[in-house]
Amino acid sequence: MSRSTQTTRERILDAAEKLFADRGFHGVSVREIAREAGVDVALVNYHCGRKSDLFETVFLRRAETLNSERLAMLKACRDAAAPAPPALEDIIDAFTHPLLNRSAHGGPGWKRYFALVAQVNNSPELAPIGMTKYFDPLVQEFIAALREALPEAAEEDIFWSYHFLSGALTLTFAETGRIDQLSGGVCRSSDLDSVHARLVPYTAAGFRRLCQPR
Amino acid sequence: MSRSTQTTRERILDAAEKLFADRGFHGVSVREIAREAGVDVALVNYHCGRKSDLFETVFLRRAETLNSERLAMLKACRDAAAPAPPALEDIIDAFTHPLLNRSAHGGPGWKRYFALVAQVNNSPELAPIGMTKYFDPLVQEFIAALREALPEAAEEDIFWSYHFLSGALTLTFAETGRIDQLSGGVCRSSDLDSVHARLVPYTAAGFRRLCQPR
DNA sequence: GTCTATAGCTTGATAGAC
DNA sequence: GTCTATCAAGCTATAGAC
Repeated sequence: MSRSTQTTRERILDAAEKLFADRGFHGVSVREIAREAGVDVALVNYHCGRKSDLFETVFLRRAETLNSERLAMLKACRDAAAPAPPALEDIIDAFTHPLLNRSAHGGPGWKRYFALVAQVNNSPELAPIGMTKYFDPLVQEFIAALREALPEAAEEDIFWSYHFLSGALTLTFAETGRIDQLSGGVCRSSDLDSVHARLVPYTAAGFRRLCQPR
Repeated sequence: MSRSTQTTRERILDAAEKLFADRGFHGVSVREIAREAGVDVALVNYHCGRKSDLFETVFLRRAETLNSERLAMLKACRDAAAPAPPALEDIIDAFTHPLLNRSAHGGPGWKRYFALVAQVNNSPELAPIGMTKYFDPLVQEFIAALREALPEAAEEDIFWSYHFLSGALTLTFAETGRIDQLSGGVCRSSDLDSVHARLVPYTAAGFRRLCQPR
C-alpha cells in the first residue's frame, strides 16, 4: 500500500512501530512519532489515544495474523501425523517459520515489529504485559503438542527447553548486527533464512537431549 | 558492604543499575536515580558525569570481573584436556557458569546487572556499543575454543550456534517471570541453578547437531 | 563533596478554532 | 479530521555558595 493511500492512523502506527523498535517505549516521544509520520502532534492522540495505548496497539496489530498462521501450521502437522504424535521438528517449524518468514520477506514493517518483540520479551517491565497477553495462549498450544511429541519428558524440561527456544528466536529478531561484527561478515543478522535452517535442528536437538530418557 | 559505608558514587551506581535494569536507559531519569540513591541530583553529575557516561560505567563495572573469571575457567578446561581439544560441554560451562552463578548467588546487584545485559543484548540501539565493546573480545576466545572442540564445523555454523546460546542465556538473565506464568509455577525464573543444569546439555546438543558431519 | 537555584528544553496531553 | 496554541510537569546539566 502506497504512502499516500494509507490512513493517518496507519501512518502513525507505522512510524511508532519503527521508532519503538529502534529505541524502545521510553526512548521515543509522541512528537517524534508525529514527525516521522508527517502528521500533527495532536493527531496522534486523536487517532491512537495516549502513548501507552499506542504502544499496545502497535504490539497487538500484527500478533493476531501471526498467531492464527502459526496455529494453522501446527494443526496441519498434527493432522498429517495423526494418529501418531507430530514430529518435533515440525512443531518447532510451525512455531518459528511464520515469524522468521515474515521478518525476512514480509517487508520493513514486519521486520521492525519483530525487533520490537525481541525487546519486549527481554524487558522485566514490558514482558509480563505484552508477551503474556498476546502470545502465551498460543504458546500453551505448542507446549501441548511438544508434550505429545516427547511423551517421556518432565514438565520442567519442556518449559525450559521452550524458554531457550524463545530466547534464541527473539535475539535473532533483534538483528542488532552483533553476529555480523563478531563473525567478521561470515554471518549476517538479516539472513533469516539461514538462521531458520539452523534454528530448527539446533533447538530440536536440545529438546531431545533434555526431554528424552538418557 | 553496608549502605552507610558505601561511597556516594557507589550508591549512585547501584541505584542506576537497579533502575536501568528495570526500565532501560530511556525509562529512567537522573532525578530518579538520585532519589533512589538518597542523594542530591547534582551529585550524580559530579560523581558520574552525564547520563550516558553513568550508563556506560554501570555496564562496564562488573564486566571485567566476569570476563577474567570466564577466561580463567576456559584456560583451566583447555589445560586439563591438553593436548586434546577441550570438551564442548566444558567450554559452554566456562562461558555460562560464572554468569549464572553470580546472578543466582552474587546478590541483588549482580542479578540486576544481568537483567540489564539482557536488555542491551536485544537492543538495536545499545547492543552495537555495549556488547561489542565489553564482551566480544572474550567471545572470540570462546569461538576459538569451540573451533578446536568441533574441528569439522563450518564457521557459519559455529557463529550461529553461539548466537542461539547467547539468546537463550540472556533471556534467562532477564527474569521476566514469563516462564513462571506459562508453566503455572512449575518453573521459576529465579531458579538459575536449574537453568544452568539444562542450558549446558541443551546447547551442547544443538552445537553438535549443527557442527558435526551428518 | 554537598547543596540551592535555575537555565533552557522537551515531555504528554488537551482545549478550542476551523 | 486537522491544526494552533498552550499548560503544567518533568527533563538534563551546570553555575556558584558553602
